[in-house]
Amino acid sequence: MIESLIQNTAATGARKCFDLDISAEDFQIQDTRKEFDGEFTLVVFPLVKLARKSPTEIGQIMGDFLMNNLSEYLESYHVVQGFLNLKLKPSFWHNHLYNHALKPNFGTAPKASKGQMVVEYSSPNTNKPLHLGHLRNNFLGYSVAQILEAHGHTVAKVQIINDRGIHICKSMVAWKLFGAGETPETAGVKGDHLVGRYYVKFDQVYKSQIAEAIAGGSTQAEAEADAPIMVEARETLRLWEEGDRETYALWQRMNGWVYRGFSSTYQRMGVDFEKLYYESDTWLLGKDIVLKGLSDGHFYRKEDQSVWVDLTDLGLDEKLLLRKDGTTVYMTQDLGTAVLRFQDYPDMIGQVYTVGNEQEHHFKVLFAILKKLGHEWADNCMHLSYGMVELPDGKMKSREGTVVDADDLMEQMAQSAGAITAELGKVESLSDADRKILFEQIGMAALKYFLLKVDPKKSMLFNPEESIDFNGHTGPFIQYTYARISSILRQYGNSFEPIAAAFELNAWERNLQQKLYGYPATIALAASNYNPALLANYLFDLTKDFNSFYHHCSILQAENEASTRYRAALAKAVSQILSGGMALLGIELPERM
RNA sequence: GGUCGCGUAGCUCAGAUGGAUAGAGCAUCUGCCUUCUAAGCAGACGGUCACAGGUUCGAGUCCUGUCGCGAUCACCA
Repeated sequence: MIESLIQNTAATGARKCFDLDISAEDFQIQDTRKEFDGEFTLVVFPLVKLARKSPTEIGQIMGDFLMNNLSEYLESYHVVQGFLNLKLKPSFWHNHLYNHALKPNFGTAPKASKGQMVVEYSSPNTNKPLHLGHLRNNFLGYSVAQILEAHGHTVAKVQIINDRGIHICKSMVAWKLFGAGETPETAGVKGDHLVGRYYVKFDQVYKSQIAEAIAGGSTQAEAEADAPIMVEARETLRLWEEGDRETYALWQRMNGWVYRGFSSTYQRMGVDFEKLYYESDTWLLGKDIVLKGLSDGHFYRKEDQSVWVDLTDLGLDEKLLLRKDGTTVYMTQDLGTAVLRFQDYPDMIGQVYTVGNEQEHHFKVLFAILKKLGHEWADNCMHLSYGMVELPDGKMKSREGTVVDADDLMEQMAQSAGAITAELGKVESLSDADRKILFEQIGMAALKYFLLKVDPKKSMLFNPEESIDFNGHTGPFIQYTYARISSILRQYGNSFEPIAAAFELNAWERNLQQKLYGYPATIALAASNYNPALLANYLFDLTKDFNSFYHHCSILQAENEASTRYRAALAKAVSQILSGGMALLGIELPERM
């Protein structure tokens, strides 16, 4: 790393020139701003007070020292106020390009060098299809898993499917009452959508029964509790928990429809899972853990026999773990699945839970309890918390019908991609099949990039019209640039091997080199912050820089053969980073578009 | 009420570890297709970084307070 070399030399310089003992890390190196000459900048302000000299004077002295001691790398330096701008020799950049940036795995850490992580994402309920919020969840979770892997972790992608509980019973009841034996095949709809319809139907009937009862003199609470359809749903849940054959069979049948529907949605999203957990298998697991924790003295029992954990010493409150009748709650189940994952992945050093930010408190408590129980990996557990996706006219609410369905949206994106592409008249030469693939790639890129470019923790606005815009800061812009580079490389083939002739690098070439240099650091940063948006924004910047370069430094107009090859090599390196980086976001790049 | 998060251009968003004149995209306006893809490039316009204090060579960034928005503080999942 050239930065640490500069830092170390600067520390030596401070000692020799000013008799100051400053550690290398205290010297700040940053990228030189575009308007100045150079690639790296050493900030010398911190020395001003200690050395009692002017910033410019110190800059000169340090600049001279660095030039003398790093003559192999440095071409020149310029002092601007307290900033020492360093310009590196073309040979440094040549070396970086050919020996690092062009290597296939540039930017990624060696495989399995950092330990096993488990990344949970998606984790839907089985009573309705996936919506826009799930898209953000899935893209985030998938991307973080990819980024962690690139950073050297072994990663298992998992999800827990909430396949039991009152919600699915509601769909079951409505189907029994109003479905007349309808199946996805007879209805001609995806299974998850069909089950979702009955969930909506349940809610409609439930509401009208409540209204009716209130009109008949009941209170709101009575009406809600006594609505016949709700009574039946609760009875269905009771039967399910008892293991009633008929109820269980219907539950399996309807969940089966949903899973087939989900599976095609996931496939189109481009996400996958190593292992699926089902709540119906795991919801009782936590109980033993809690009882063990109770006998070990981590928890306590109240008079009514309910079991609690006291986390007031951590600034959290007391939390119920087992009801007085011994049944489990949400927290108990999550404890169970967390420990189960550890059994499934014994080398696990941590888990990532991709769950909305409304559950931040829940996960704080969960991790605190796991820690209390002595699980070391609890320290490496991370709630990948993300904000709501809001619509221009407010939040999505399933009951008010303002949800954006995932399947519909993906289809709409592909359609728009086709329409816009056709308008541009770009792909007349492609076959229908290739065109279909291309539109899908472009539409999905637009959607994924739109959802990933925003900092996960922030709530974001989804504007259906803007998301279909393929101009500007979008996925298709990056795809377009990649396709353009591919076209260049088709012409220049592999003629980018270096020629040992020295030539000056122009400002655009240096700028691009500097950007390439930052790629590994970007992946590392994105991995340690669990934040694909950092990578997304980097890739966009790189794309812009390349386009600028493309227009100003045409390969055709290069001064000599060495320069031509060098530029082709730069293009090659950019294309590798774009395809590698976008793959970490789950976005495909077409060779032509 | 307690806790956590957010507040940056008309709109959507970047601004890690405090650094140079706060950056992009969209929208509006001006130029550029005879050279490797114009889904592009170059430029103009647009800012009291919610507000007020503080810390220091330097604050959008750190600290304190105020205001606004959101989430959470369930024997729901």
